[in-house]
Amino acid sequence: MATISATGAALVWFRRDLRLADNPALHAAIETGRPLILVFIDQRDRALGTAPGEAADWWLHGSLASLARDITAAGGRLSLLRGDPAELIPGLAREHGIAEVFWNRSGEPGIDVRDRTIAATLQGSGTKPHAFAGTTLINPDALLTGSGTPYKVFGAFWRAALRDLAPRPSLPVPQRLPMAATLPAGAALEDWRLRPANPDWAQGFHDRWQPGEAGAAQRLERFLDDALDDYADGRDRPDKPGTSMLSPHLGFGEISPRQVWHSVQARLAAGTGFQAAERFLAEIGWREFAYYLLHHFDDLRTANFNRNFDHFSWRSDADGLAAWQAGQTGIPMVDAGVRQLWATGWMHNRVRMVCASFLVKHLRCDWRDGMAWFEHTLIDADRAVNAASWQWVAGSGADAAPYFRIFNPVRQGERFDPEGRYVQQWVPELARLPLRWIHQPWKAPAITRQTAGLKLGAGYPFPVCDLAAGRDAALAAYKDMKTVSSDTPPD
DNA sequence: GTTTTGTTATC
DNA sequence: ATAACAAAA
Repeated sequence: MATISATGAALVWFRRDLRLADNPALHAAIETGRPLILVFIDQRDRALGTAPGEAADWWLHGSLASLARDITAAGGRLSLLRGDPAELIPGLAREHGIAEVFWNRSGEPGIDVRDRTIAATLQGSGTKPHAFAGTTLINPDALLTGSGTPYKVFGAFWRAALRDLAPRPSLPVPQRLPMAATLPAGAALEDWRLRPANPDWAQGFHDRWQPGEAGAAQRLERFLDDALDDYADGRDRPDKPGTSMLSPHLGFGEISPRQVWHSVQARLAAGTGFQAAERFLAEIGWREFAYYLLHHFDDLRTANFNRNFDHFSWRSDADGLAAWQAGQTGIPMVDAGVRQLWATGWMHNRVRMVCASFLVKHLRCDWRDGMAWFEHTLIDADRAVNAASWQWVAGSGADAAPYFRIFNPVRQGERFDPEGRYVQQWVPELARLPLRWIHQPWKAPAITRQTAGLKLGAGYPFPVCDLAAGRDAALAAYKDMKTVSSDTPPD
């Protein structure tokens, strides 16, 4: 048994937990009374899938800048390192005489496994590792059905979770960060070039988002003040600021689900309607469910949760996929969503469902292609949530929408963008079209289109697929799949 | 977290 | 002719 140096430093390894408040690893490190070394390691491991998309990189830059500022204000310093943590962390431990290493678990099985080997290496060389929960509220191993199996239905899962969910109070922001005398020589954030320069396609991101802990807190307060009371309806309206827009902040750990939980409880105590709060917390619940599923089914990102879908006849439609990715499908709600994604790095949740359904059902493209694209373009790309959500829409997932629940993007537009303002904002080609036709421009009389300055096929595309035909083909493919899979014994 | 279709009720 | 509803997909 190796001995632990009483004089050594405590290393805090920041990952997707870029916050000072309610940070269990940081808190525990400070409690030791040891001098601190604070590092962030940028890992671009393709195999582990930890290389962020370009939009997420834009966010990472801002989040790290914010964290570094906050750390400096508390008398500390954040060292930015790049490389393989499995080598860097033990190396740092040796070079800097580090006694203990602290981090918060990721909640992603692949990363957690990797981290356990790092912990073992550290242990073997006399450095004590400490890993904490924090990414989620729920310990996935402690929540099982009566028969000891993982929940597969969200309602049952969340009900069971809520029965004894009593998150302890959030941890305070440390006032001072006493640093070790010698710190790792880190990179300058600017040198990592995480943000696009030329052309700066992220121009539209800057005035919409404030990455970092302060921005996260502000976003939450604004949501609770302005939108929570009407959340049950407002959340479905992409033309209005009805959702929390916390996803990128949660994804980078600038705010913890526990902080969100307690903030909502405080509003409940102050008179916020129970139904609205419950509805919002259920969205936190869906995030929990995604991590829970990925924990128990670690091929959730690559394989159909429902193996019957292994027999589904996905089309390899490169043109359709490209049109979808470009926001040029000719279906206004779909194109508006994708263009919002391009311009802001984010898409409204209702529209995510519409876009995903269109890709997976009308175009019958494989959900994994859609998932990959979202991870490349979303600032909130969360690997657990993305996998669970795409499988949900595709019908292959746990507690998924039945496959035959096929969103009609025209009807969705009429219901949730009833004044056409969302489409007008993101598809300006259609802005002058009367409301009656804005969600289905191909049906507008020629004279109306002409008056609105719209040339289908020139200014704005014809639909890449006929909605009724696409729907019927999807249902037929689903029927085929069921026939085939009932003939095929499960393996 | 849906849509479509068929049936019945109501103008 | 159309709204309202249930059932099927």
